[in-house]
Amino acid sequence: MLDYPHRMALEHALLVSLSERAGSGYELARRFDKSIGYFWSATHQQIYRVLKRMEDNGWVTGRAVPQAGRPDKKVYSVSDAGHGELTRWIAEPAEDVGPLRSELGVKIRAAAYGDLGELCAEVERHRALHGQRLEVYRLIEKRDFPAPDRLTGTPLYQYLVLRGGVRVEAGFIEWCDEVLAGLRRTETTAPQPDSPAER
Amino acid sequence: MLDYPHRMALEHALLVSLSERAGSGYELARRFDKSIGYFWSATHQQIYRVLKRMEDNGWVTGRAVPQAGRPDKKVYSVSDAGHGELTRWIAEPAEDVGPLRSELGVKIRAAAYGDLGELCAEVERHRALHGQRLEVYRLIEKRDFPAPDRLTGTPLYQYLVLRGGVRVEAGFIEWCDEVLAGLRRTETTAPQPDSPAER
DNA sequence: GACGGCATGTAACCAGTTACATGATTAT
DNA sequence: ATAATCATGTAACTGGTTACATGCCGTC
Repeated sequence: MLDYPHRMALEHALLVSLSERAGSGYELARRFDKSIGYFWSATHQQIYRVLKRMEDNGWVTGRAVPQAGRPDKKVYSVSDAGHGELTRWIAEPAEDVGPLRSELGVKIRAAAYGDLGELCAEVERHRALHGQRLEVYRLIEKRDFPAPDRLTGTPLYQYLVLRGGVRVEAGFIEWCDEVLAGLRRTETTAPQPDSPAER
Repeated sequence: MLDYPHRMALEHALLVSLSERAGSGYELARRFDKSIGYFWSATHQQIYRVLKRMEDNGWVTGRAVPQAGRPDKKVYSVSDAGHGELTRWIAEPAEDVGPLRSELGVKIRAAAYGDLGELCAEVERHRALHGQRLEVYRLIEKRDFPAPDRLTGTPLYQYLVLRGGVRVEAGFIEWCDEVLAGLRRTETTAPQPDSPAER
């Protein structure tokens, strides 16, 4: 009954989160906004489903908590088996991060078949989007980790993961700028009509 | 029959690839090693399936090509409808790139529950892996795009996408180094026993 | 009275992966 | 012999998303 096909990081992300603090599915979904969420997230439906499976596996134990006014919540805690599973999992080699699957990248690649001006606007939109996210990350960085050189243990690990998020966002933005510079150079240099390859 | 639920970039990645050069499913799978593949890839099975759907939609037309010795191949070309679909698709806003789903990130976040030395080795392994990939990208960059400032049209777009791949890999490697520095600092500073939270 | 937050869930679906099968050719 | 490359496919499954349903509370 334990031939789990070793490709399940959401389970383990939840184990980490629950190890630090017990919580309900709903809370876990919200918690994913912070730290781990930059590297792994899920919808609440997915979390509920996985949580159930984990309970069946004996990795977590759920306990219904009645609440005044609000509906009951089911608070999950990590069991000894769950703690063991987490330790076992960290020791095994990590999957390489899969391909990016950036739709914007494909559209840039396809630029010859569309309007360059519109594409630039779209790149700018994404640049702004990620700029906002980066700002949030930087804010968290300053607020929660003012002296990163003195961090140890879990706060350090949280910080390092956050740094990953910062780097990803910053890198993406730089790339957007490079793309914009490239596209605009050709736009202004050669003001040809709409479609380069007119069918 | 055409209420396609607007979340299908693989189709369009294939349309781009086939617009440049007709090819079989097998060839497309191999082509994804270059350029687009850095931002969107798929297994051959997935490509065969999608190709069939695209043929049903009338976006591509397949034509069996008998070959001496080798089995027949089915070469696909983009139809007028496919070309139109591609143009339509570029004009609509692109999905934001989803969360990273990096297992390594989750493991770093979970470092408190495992062995720090082993984790460092694992981070180094990934660093080497991406270092290799980066080297390949840089080689392609130098070989195929020696004068990027003078590029226009599709080669420029190819180059810009490749630059994205380069940035992603370089950023990842820098992050690995930052993680290693952080983890090693605590390792040597405080040589405490295995489990911080022994439960 | 409508909306948003808290809290959980079901059902249907989709994209993608893995495993396997087939069958010929060429190279070791 | 055996393995690798070319070439296509079926079947089963998994992880994840979307849509929808329920119900109570507070507030605008």
